[in-house]
Amino acid sequence: MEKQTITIYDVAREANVSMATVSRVVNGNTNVKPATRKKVLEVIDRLDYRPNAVARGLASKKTTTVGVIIPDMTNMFFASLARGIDDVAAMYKYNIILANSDSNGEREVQVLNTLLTKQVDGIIFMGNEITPELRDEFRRTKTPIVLAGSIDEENVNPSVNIDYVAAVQEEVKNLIDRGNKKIAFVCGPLSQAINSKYRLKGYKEALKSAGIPYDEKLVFETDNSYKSGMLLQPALSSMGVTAAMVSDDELAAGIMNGMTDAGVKVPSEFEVITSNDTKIAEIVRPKMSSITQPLYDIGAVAMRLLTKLMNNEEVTEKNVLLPYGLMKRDSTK
Amino acid sequence: MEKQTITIYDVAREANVSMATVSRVVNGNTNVKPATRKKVLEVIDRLDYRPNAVARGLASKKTTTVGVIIPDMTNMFFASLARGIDDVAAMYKYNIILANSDSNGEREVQVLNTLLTKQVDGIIFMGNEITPELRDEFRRTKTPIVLAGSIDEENVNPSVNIDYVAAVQEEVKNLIDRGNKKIAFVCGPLSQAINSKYRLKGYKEALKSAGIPYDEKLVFETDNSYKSGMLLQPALSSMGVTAAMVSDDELAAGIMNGMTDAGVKVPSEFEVITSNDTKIAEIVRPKMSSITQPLYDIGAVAMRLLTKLMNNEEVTEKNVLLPYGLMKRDSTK
DNA sequence: CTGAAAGCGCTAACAG
DNA sequence: CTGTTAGCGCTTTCAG
Repeated sequence: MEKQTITIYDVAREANVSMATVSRVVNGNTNVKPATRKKVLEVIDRLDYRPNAVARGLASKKTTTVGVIIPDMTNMFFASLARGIDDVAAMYKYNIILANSDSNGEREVQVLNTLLTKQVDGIIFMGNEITPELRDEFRRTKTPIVLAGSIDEENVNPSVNIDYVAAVQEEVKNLIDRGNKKIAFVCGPLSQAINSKYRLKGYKEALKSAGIPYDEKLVFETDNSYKSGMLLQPALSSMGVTAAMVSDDELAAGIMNGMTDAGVKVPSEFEVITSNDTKIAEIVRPKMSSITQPLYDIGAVAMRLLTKLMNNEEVTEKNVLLPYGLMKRDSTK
Repeated sequence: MEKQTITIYDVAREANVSMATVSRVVNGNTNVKPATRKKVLEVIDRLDYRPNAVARGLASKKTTTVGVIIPDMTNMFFASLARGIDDVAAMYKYNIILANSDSNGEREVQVLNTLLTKQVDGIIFMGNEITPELRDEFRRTKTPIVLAGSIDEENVNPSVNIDYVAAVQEEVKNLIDRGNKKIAFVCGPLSQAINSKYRLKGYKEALKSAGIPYDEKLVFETDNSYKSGMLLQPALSSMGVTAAMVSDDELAAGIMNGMTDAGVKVPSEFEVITSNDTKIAEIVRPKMSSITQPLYDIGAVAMRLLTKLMNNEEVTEKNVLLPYGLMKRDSTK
């Protein structure tokens, strides 16, 4: 009644060879006489033998699975990266264990540890922030870890990103060049380096170059949700801003819809630029202008990088910056 | 230089007990004297011992990981289900191996097999269609499989869904009651049972009850993409339809934007109802009326069901239908 | 309550 | 080119 697992031993017996030989043909080792290989293959087929990856993992110390820590797979931005990760992983015969962390530091540490316990060959981390505790854990393990679309201030781990500072700076400069004097900067938690140390920096530099004084009151810190964006309209309007640089597409969509609902015309009275160029930017009306990021590629390149690390290959470029772009749509003049 | 893995054996030696005892305390077995437990726990802590899940999996034949096959994690509908799956999985100490299939039958079979190879304890399948080959594979394995938000015409596997027929029927009836005579039915491939055997059936039944003859020309088969929706406007307009029942949110958003761009007023001249109530329905303007599905819950319940199956618990309801709703927004009168 | 011992199914030297 | 032999790190009877 029990699952009658057939093992490498059964195949060996039926084929009159040793386990080692079966193992060799299963693993594509070339040192097997064609005739023997054929015979073994036949038996494998006849018995419908399937290697047990767990046993293999124990013996070889390789599981061909990588862990992927993601804040929320329901967030288009991260989902897009993850898709790139999975595709490249599949290409290299890896599977991914996907774990949502909700950007919760404790949960991230916990997830990391269970991933390590499961002996993943490598890990890709996506997150808005790397807590000191998490960084400690990163340092403790020998398992390669690469960051995808995520900032580590201390830059110890390999990573794949775009140049957030330059991208924001460029967009804000354009806003200024079109005559905007009061430009809001709306972003997620400033506790996250990507917002405070990168995007905000780009914003400030653009202002500085244009000789516009930085006004803290034009910085709106919120969470990256649609609803928060919707609720921001009164605050934005009361400050008299004529444009906003926003760190997240859902947030930006909320802001835009909130303004529109309040009778503010986009883009003639209010311009908005978003940052991630997910599907949402194109679906809303007016379509949103955005920094374009090669989302899929960020994930794909990160996974590719990880394969090299897992393979102990030489890696020349540890912190990859992929090119970004600026997509002009209908939410800007 | 090598990773100095410390094993259960090291702990046993340091604590002056046997491996068996260490194993017991690690696994929370109650038959251990408190003093012994304490001593072992101390050593575990001091040595920073972490059980190797692979070895454990080999010995116990349980991996505490489940496989999740998903068409595309970048699709909000499936991503939402998957989120529910992962949360419940985490609750029960499982991890998920997530694999994208692109709804490709061959790929699905292949993925299923590598999942089985990895000895997952169970599988959740999401897909628009179950090919005969895939169904064969399902039948061959003893590993429990449950379908989430996915139709199997032959109903052999446990599943969690909503009543698509009734939901569509109800929405179309409302459309008819508001005076619409020519109602388009727009969906993904009719080769998929969920479209042809369920949704379309609901559409037909609603027409029938109202005494409206079924017109094949009002059925538009496409893929579930935003772009396809955008391109449908001329065809829709030329047929003189005043409303559409759509099977997917991105598709519906495309249709709505396409109509709007062509100068057709929604909802006064054209009503549209979508089916999945993802974030997109709320973000577009006008907001789309939709069948509401408890997306997260479908995944969550499916995973919960799977835990029971993996545990050999009695399952009374094999094919679960969760309640759906109708959300009136601004794309309908 | 605890220990000894036998595997789980496979890989990886090492011989030959 | 192929077989032998150890394990990989842990769980699980079976005794005691």
